[in-house]
Amino acid sequence: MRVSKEKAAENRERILNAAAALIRERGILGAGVDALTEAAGLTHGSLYSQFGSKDRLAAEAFRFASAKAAENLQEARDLKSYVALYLSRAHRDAPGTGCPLAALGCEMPRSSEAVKSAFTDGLRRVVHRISGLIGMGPKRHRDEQALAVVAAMVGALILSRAVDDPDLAETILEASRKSLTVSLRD
Amino acid sequence: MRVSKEKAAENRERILNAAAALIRERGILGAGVDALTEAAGLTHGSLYSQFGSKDRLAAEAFRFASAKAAENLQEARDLKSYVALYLSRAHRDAPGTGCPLAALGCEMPRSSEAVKSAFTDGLRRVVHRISGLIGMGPKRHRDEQALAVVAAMVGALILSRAVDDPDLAETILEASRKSLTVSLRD
DNA sequence: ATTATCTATAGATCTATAGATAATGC
DNA sequence: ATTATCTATAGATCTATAGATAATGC
Repeated sequence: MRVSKEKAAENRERILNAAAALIRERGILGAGVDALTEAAGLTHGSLYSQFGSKDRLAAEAFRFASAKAAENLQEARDLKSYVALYLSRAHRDAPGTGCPLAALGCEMPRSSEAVKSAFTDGLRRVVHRISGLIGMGPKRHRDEQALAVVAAMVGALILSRAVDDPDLAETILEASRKSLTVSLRD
Repeated sequence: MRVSKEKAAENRERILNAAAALIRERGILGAGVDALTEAAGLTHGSLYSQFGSKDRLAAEAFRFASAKAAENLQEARDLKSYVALYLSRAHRDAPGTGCPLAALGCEMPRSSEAVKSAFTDGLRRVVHRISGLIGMGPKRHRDEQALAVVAAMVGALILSRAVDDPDLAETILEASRKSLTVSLRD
């Protein structure tokens, strides 16, 4: 059952889209080839004609997720509102559309070079964005501060998603929001 | 082939010990029943007689890992040296004996209640320790600060392990060490 | 003729259970 | 008699490949 070029391109996009959500929700290891393609309304064979392997899809899906997540945070005009958006309940409760660094960070040491490369590029992108929002001081210094800010935000989001006590989960977000906005006011 | 009570207890301890390292290195999903028991010199059947299920072993192994990791950081006498130890290259390069929060945080949303409960207890333990090292101010305020510090450290360790560029990995640790010791000097 | 997709299946690996084994501990 | 461990195996699931299918695009 061959399909038109346009339809094939659309199918590819649908797999990518579904995969970007699924790997963030279940992890790369936890998202099987069957689930990835079924979520796009295709059978698992189509993954191999479109991407060649699960790993190549995972790497592309990670980049796709990075781009989309960056878009979602574009509206932030200053560091404080960026942090507020990133460390919001809404972001925490929607890992499938949220920051892939927080969703998949722990899996990276066991991931392929292609996936790790996508991760590293994604991190650099976020650091660049935050660095621009810091505004003051020499670039080198801003980049370093930005790195620490990103690490703090990623850690807080991961912990807030991980604990089984909703009150504690809330306190984690709040404490990190406070800590970040206080330490960066100067 | 039955075995003495003492030998059985020792076998249990060996599985627990091996599992605590393996799940931190490969993730809970990535550490199979075969690998877990083989690392202890037994066949996979022994896991079921000792723990009943892989998940119950995982929860116990997580608690075991928390206790051991806390011991490794006991020598820190002040916040600065605690942060220096936690955000050291040695810690980053030894996930199998390091902080289980950083090794397994991203897996928690997909883990069982028993494992999440072990994780939450582990986090509370670290927060309590850090809070004690902060020293100044009312307990509530110190606990909040401690939560933010732990989140920042966990995030930095995860990111430093995740990126494919050793220089960037180094800069992440350094930037977060600086940021934490500066913001907590007052 | 080319090719995107599906179907069937290979081969590996996963968790778990049942029953045999053999030594302990009563 | 009890029980910790092993062996064999069930049944599910995993990634990947081969070959068939059928419509596109030349």
